[in-house]
Amino acid sequence: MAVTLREVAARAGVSRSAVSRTFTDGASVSEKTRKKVEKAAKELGYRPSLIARSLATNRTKLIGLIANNFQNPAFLEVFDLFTGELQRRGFRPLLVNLTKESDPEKSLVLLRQYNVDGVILATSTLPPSFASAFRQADIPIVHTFGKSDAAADVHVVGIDNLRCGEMAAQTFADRGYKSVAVLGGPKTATSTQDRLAGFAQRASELGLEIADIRFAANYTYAAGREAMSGLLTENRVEAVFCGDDLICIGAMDSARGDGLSIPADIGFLGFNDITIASWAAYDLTTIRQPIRDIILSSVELVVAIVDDPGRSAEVRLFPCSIVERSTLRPSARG
Amino acid sequence: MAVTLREVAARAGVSRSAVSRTFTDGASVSEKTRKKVEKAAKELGYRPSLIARSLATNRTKLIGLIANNFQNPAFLEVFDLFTGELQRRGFRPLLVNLTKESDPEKSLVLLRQYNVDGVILATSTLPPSFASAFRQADIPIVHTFGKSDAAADVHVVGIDNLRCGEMAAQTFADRGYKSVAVLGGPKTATSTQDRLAGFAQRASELGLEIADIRFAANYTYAAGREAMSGLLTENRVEAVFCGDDLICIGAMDSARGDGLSIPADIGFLGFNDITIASWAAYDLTTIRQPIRDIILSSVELVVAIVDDPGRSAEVRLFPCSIVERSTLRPSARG
DNA sequence: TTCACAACTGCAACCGATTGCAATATGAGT
DNA sequence: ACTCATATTGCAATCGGTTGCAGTTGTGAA
Repeated sequence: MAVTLREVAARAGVSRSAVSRTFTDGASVSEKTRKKVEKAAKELGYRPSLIARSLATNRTKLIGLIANNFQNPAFLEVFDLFTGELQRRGFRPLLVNLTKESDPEKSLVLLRQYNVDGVILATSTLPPSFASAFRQADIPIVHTFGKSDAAADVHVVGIDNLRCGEMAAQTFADRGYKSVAVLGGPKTATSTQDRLAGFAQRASELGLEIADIRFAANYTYAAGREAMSGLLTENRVEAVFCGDDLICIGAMDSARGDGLSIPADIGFLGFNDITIASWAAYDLTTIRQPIRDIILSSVELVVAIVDDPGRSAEVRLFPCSIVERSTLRPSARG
Repeated sequence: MAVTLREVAARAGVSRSAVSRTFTDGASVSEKTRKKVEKAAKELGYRPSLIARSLATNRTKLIGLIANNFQNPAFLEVFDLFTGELQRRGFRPLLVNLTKESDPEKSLVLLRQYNVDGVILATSTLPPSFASAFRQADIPIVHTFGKSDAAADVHVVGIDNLRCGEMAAQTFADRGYKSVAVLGGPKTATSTQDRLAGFAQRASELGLEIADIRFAANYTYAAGREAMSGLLTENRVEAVFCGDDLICIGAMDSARGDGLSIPADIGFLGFNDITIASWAAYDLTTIRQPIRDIILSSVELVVAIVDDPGRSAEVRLFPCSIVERSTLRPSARG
């Protein structure tokens, strides 16, 4: 067994409280006893048990990290940033992999049992109601990549998908495209719906025709490829607005498989700007989500809520930007 | 605050022990009291606190998952499988992101403080000594993708990198290649060293010349691309054996950038068989690591060790296989 | 009916910390 | 040296469970 408070106290010749206090900052201990305790602790190799501390303080320093997208490379960066930033702030991520349909409620129960201090829900494919279930259970939650919803009253960090959709429409119009298709992510994802709405709205303002609308089953190459091949058999379009880079890359390969060249025969606009988008074989023009800002802000927010659970719901939206590469023809204006 | 044992006991009219026992299986409770307790628990929405239970039982059901590769998409699958399998078995992953050099010792301290039941070290770039530090601290560890080392006496699950190197050499020879280059992963990784050793050994037996040996700085596209461009300026080789698919893809793009066509001008053999390897733009011939088997076995092993810490170190090596695609010329024998 | 034995139950100590409170020590001011 | 305010300290209760032990209850066999 590990060394405990008791043993350190005994060796240092002080009470257990004294030991506890030297290990919690802000507590009142004289320099003299602190030194004694630190010496004893070092000799014994003592480290406070976070489990015991959690029980006593009702704080675990654990943040539940819920994700359901383990196919898209974009999520590697997400994980990297989340774990890195959380541990930098002295918290640990407890990862929950939401695969099956039945998992959502279970995850709530589980995270509650572990008494996590807060939860980050990192997905755009779950409804605001799921996040608000946590809020009702009085556990602080931030919905990253989520959709704000007045009724749900939940903290959201992400992008303004409506505006991004508009930006996409504008991008096509600027380059002289007249008729394009939309190849969105999963149909039920709020991000997909919002981008589509923004896109359609602006497209109609600009006189841009939407020749076809399809949805990939999930955020994968295969799904993108498949949806695109369906699209190609029924329509010839000038360009495609994809809901995700990975989907877009699948779509590009499908088009190339049909002998189409990019951007001469067909243009593509992606979403996210994942690393792969910059690879020579694709060199994808895409809309960049500032993932790093979003994640850092999410972590900062969740930590803040932990300290002040009463805070009213906040929505933090970051601006996206277009990354020019070579899958669309050049801008008429630029 | 959450509902506690006490309240359930009060409402059910039994002792706290009785409640505790109905929630721990294998304990002795009569059907009658169990029913009473379950009824009360349901009415109150009671869930046992895992924190408190951990403190009392000295078991947390937490498994530390240490990784240091958040760039390579191969790791998404690794995370997916690990988290999925762990939670299937009633454990939770506590993710540790090893970025800086200083982190290793810290991670030991941290995981110890959280009193994790076991640790999975999922990396090939850390030495056996790191894993054995955990063993010395009496915390069960499995080194996944690790190297077995008699001195370290640590459980290892992975592949036989020596044999894989040999397999690669044989593959080139079968296809009539006479002179190839090796473009390994990070030089200090044990996997890199072992594969290289196996490759060199078999190459010399087969009369296959190794024209050049390079190492990518890490498992990324950029590193592969950069290492390859250095190689190309100094040598013309018939084919390249890469230490990882992502590195290989970077290398291919570098070669294509030089106007070389694959496999006519230069051949490539990858390692891992990540999803991207099957994409049309690359269609990479590669050596497949049975990731799924490795992960499931790792989890099974770590759970087994938790129950029986005395077990002597075991090494589980899974066979690799070659996945034929189009980046090598066809086999002379095939 | 009686007895032995097994099944069940509750008591109370314990896991390893934190923390309010009262007691004591310290130090400044006079 | 004497107050009094302030800083330190230790006691003991507490967080929410588990579990060894002893006592109680119930069962079947004699």
